[in-house]
Amino acid sequence: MGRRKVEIKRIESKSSRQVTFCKRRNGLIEKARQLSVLCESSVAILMVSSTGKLYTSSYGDRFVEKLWGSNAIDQETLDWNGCHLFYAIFCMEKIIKRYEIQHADELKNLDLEEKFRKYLSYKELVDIVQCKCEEAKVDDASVESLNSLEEQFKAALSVTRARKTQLMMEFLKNLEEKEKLLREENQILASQLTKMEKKRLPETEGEGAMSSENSSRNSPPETLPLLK
Amino acid sequence: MGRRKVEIKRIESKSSRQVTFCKRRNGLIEKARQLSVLCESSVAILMVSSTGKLYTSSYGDRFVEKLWGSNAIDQETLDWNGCHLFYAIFCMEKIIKRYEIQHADELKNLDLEEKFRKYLSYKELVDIVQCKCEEAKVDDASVESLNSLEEQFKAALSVTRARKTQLMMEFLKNLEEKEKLLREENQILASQLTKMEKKRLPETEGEGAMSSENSSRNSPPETLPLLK
DNA sequence: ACAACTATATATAAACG
DNA sequence: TCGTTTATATATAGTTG
Repeated sequence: MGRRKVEIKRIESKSSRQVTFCKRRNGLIEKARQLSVLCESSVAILMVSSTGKLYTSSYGDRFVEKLWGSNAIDQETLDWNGCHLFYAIFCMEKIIKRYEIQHADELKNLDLEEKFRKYLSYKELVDIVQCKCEEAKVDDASVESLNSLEEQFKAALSVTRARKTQLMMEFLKNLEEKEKLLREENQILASQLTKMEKKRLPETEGEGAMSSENSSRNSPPETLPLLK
Repeated sequence: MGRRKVEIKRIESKSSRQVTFCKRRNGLIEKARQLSVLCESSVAILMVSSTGKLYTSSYGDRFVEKLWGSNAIDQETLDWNGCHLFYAIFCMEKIIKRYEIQHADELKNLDLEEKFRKYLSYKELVDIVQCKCEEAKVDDASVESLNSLEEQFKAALSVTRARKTQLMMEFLKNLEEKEKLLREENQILASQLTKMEKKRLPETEGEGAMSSENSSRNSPPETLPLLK
């Protein structure tokens, strides 16, 4: 794809490695965009260069919305997809984790609240709590330091609480929405059954009577506990 | 890059869209691998196709290790990178979130505890920290209370977590059970509709044809997203 | 649906400014 | 260290089996 064919192995020269990274990175991002647009799909890319810079791009996630529930997938595939999702998160987290470690110094300087909100782990939070406790202890546990400790906690954690609550609400809202949809489907199905029965009744006698009896025993929405 | 130049816009034909997705997806993954090897960098890709399948690949994160602390980067860049990291996580989360929503049915079958561990940990911790801060204050900041603060944290956390998890599990189990019942009702209704249609079809001609068209437009369970 | 095959469009390595 | 150019390698659209 250039003047020469290049072997796919580490480029030794630092400068040309950086040049190549820049070119190919742009190429990759453009390809991702095209894939997203052409095929109506979502694509996200995370890159960490050898100089430790992070690059990301993300395209097309709005399209996934339209496809809600549009596909039937067999159980095996679904199970695999479920596992794969966690694997994906695991991979992303791994890269992000390394980035965090590599850039620990800088990330420390960022707004603490921002950290709490976004992704500070439980363990990190405990460390901070302990550290703050140590500080307070050294201070000979003055009331002042404890007061400020509490304030700090509250400030940082109220943000966290808001976000957590939000996440839980979203999660539950999903379940409830699904329930509503099922309910609506039930009603549509039930009314269709009723309509068909009405049309059917005057047409046949012996056989018809039986089948109408059948369905009236099973189908009326009134007999279904959850439709009320 | 093929026999014809293609405009970068949604491919209308579903089949050729899928074919293109498959080809370009493989191309993108290969490009990512090459970038990772050539430039000693980490690359992760997340894709969700228009049929809702998730594809991921991740290369080269072992290389980042070698570079630990090897680069000095000016403060401005670091700040930007820090923000960018959060943005990246946000993007990934967005795609993952949509995937979770789209595949809510399947994901529900996955380990619920795993989910709750993620969803609940922050809020639990918040409650405990605030509670403990209150206690310490009331205790008039004795050194003893500070010493035991950590232990109390741990004990209270495990109790709270267990209880919260239990409550949430019960609540969700309820919702899930209700959903299952609704689903079963839907299936019964759908099968009754199908049965009635079958019996109905051979009986009439002009009117029958129309009504069958009508019902096939409205009634088949296949068109109802949540029945699958 | 899936693979193999070209003809052609694109990406990019090296050169240059 | 950049952007631009150009020769060439690669990716892939359409086709075929």
